[in-house]
Amino acid sequence: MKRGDMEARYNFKEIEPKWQRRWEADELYKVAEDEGKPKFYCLEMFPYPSGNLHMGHVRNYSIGDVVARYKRMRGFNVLHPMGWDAFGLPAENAAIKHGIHPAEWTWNNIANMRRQLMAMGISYDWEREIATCHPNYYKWTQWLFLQMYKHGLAYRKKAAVNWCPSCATVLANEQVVGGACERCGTPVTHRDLEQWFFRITAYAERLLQDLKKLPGWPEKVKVMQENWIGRSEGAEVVFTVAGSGQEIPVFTTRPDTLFGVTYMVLAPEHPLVEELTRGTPYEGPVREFVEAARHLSALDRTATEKEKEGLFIGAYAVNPVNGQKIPIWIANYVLMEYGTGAVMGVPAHDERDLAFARKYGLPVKVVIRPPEGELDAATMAEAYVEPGIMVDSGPFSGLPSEEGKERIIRYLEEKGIGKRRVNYKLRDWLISRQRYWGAPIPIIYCDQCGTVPVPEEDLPVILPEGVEFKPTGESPLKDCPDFVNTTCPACGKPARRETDTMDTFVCSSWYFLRYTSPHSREVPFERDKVDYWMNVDQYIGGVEHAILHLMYARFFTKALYDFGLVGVEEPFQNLLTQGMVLKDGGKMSKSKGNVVSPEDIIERYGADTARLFILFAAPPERDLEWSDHGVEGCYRFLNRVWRLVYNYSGKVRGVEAGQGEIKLGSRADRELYRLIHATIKKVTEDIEERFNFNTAISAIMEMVNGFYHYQDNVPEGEQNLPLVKMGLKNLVTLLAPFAPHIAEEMWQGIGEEGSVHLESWPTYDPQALKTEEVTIVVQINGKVRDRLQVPAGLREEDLKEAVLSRDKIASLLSGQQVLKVVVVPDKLVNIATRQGG
RNA sequence: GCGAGAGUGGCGGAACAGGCAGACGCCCGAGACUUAAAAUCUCGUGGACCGUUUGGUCCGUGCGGGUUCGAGUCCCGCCUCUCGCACCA
Repeated sequence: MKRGDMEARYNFKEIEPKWQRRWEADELYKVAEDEGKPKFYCLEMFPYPSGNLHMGHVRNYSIGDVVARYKRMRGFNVLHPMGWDAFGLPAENAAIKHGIHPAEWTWNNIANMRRQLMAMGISYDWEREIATCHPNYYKWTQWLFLQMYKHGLAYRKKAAVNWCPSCATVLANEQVVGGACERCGTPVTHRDLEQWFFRITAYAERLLQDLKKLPGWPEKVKVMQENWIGRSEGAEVVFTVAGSGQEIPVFTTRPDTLFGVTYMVLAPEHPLVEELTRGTPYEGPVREFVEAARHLSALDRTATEKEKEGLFIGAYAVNPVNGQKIPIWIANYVLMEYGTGAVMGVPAHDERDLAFARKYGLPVKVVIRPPEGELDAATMAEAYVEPGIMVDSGPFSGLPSEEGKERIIRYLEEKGIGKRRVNYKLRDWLISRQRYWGAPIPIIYCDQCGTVPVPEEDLPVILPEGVEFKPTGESPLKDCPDFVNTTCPACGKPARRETDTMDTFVCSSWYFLRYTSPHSREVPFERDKVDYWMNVDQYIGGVEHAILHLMYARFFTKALYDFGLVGVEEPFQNLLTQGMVLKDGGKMSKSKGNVVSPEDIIERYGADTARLFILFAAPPERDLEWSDHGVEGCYRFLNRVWRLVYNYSGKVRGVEAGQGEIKLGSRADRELYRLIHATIKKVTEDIEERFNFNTAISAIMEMVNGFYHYQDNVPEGEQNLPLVKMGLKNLVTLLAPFAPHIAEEMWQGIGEEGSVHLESWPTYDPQALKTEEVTIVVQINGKVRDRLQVPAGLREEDLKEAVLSRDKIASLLSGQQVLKVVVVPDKLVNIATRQGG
């Protein structure tokens, strides 16, 4: 049974692979720079090649493909690439567990996932595919590291790393869950090692400020980054140790409370702690306290309401503004990494300080009083943290505290005992990983010359293949003499290579640039190409990367801008964070046994159905509840579209669908015509303005329903074939970004040439949307009481007249006094009444 | 605790600018086709009530107030859930 080229039955198993092959052979999605067209860079976060696509990927890439295909049809030159975030821990775990080499494991996974992605029919330019574990890629990751080093943005210092005593290995931050080892649950401790860092803190202010330049980002993500950067304004005040005069700078956001300081607290790790207690009776207990704090610090972080523990260390500090002597304590809640590692205690005006002071019987001194009322230091149960009037503060007494802040800062600067300071929570980015499966850090250590960067012409520093994976706690590269032993590029003497590899987030911080010239052997990316394509017009991915990946990529882009390598300061113009795919109200998980495999769905219903369902079930930003019945419904819908097109395919082949000059004889014709144009409008706006693919698809469903209505109710001889043809063309075109294979097949089925994906996106005729008649709702006191049909555009007075003259309304109004009549033309009339009159 | 978002039928979700609440889909029900079933098609489907039918009345968007001719939508006060941050001086 054939009609034209179309089979009676929708056979996705045949048509999907067929069109995928055709697209590839025709290089339909291959793209090059073209100054004649506006460009559009559409990017989805590239996946870690875990081995199999999951529903989150399907969602991510289906959303991206709608955008890419739509923009292409709108005449944009669209870059839509895909690649692999291919370095990382699971590859090594697989090596330890199954004895398979990480490289082999990774490349196998990539091959499988590429096959799965291709089966989804996503419109990628596969010639631009990249994998971060390929030497041609990580050569440039290393090169970029060297640029960072050259510009002083990469440096080495001693730092604590996460250490699992049971596995005897170093852990990445992502492997520490709730202060314990992800694999064995043993509490994680810290070890001090020499580590490489990127100086992201140098960009803290710009990373914060430039968030304002990103109106196309979700507010949520920007707020998360803002919190992460954690800017706070205040002052650094230099206290001195009583007697010795050693300086202890503290950071405070409340310089106005400086006269209320009654004690000082140092972080247990503060270098002065040992110095001040050495040889005193306090030495022993303090050391014990410090040891305990260090030990606990990993778990400490996650404890919700940790009791504040402190200890007096036997020394005193001098408050520089009033010369007062105050005791120095150490406490577990003071962090060495933030500020200066020392805090001034103002119990009257800080919640924590008050709790601490009350617990240890430290004095409380009020220096800010509320605009009305007094505070009693002895009895106050809550710290007064609001602004107020300064009291008991020497020359500053009587000032409003906000003004006092400024005045005290100026005073500190004049006297040289402090200065204005802005502080950030953001820390430098530790990029060293004591791991094998990553890009080697291109550094050589020479006994004579010290730390020497690998010369650029020697890149890449190849990751050697023959290594053993033992849980020694050090990079497996350490046991690979051929790798470690080298000669110093500066003096030629024997030297050792750095054996740590880079955090995988380094690799993913610049991959969007590489896509613009993925095969270049001379440079990481060609300047003219990167200038043509950047920045990414639409970036799409999970919100779990809201901070790390997105912040690092922004940092890289800014640094590369400063190095003169790129012309943009922000990588991603617009960001869409998609919600999770849930099942039974929760995450799909192996332990629950409710994982739905994309491959199974594609096998049973085809890629078009899978894509359609996942786009239809919820708007992209919201979480999506997976429903097998829902998938079934989408499959039914595609079959329904297929049958409609099939029924007409023989009749409309060869019929010209001249958009403008279609004769609309009957009312049914006019209704269908209107429906077609209303659908074009709705679908266009839903995609363009709001990414509401769910409502766009429901509009297409309504169009199909309307089409069936026409088919079933207009006698065959009276059906307007040019109109039908025009409608079917539009229907197929509108469906193309969502269900690309079936659209292509139907396009051919109605006798059209070429690929539907090369067609222009349809435009609607605003005239067509105007109806001749409109339904007016009549309300009395806000309740719907009647409806009437009137010609569209009826004037207010006429409409009012028409409504009030209706028998039904008149009878409803009898015995009522009309207070007011509100008329909304073409929509509604509301009559406000009162009993009686 | 702080910040962000969300609460609408049996379910997923619509309602874009304050104007017919529940589009579209699922589930469920009835009918058509069929020897039968599946598939498909058509119709119905928020709740309560009234009416012999056409139809009609009342209630209804987490809760309580308010503004308005009119509130899912705006304002005030609460409740619940999700996510993120959480001793940051």
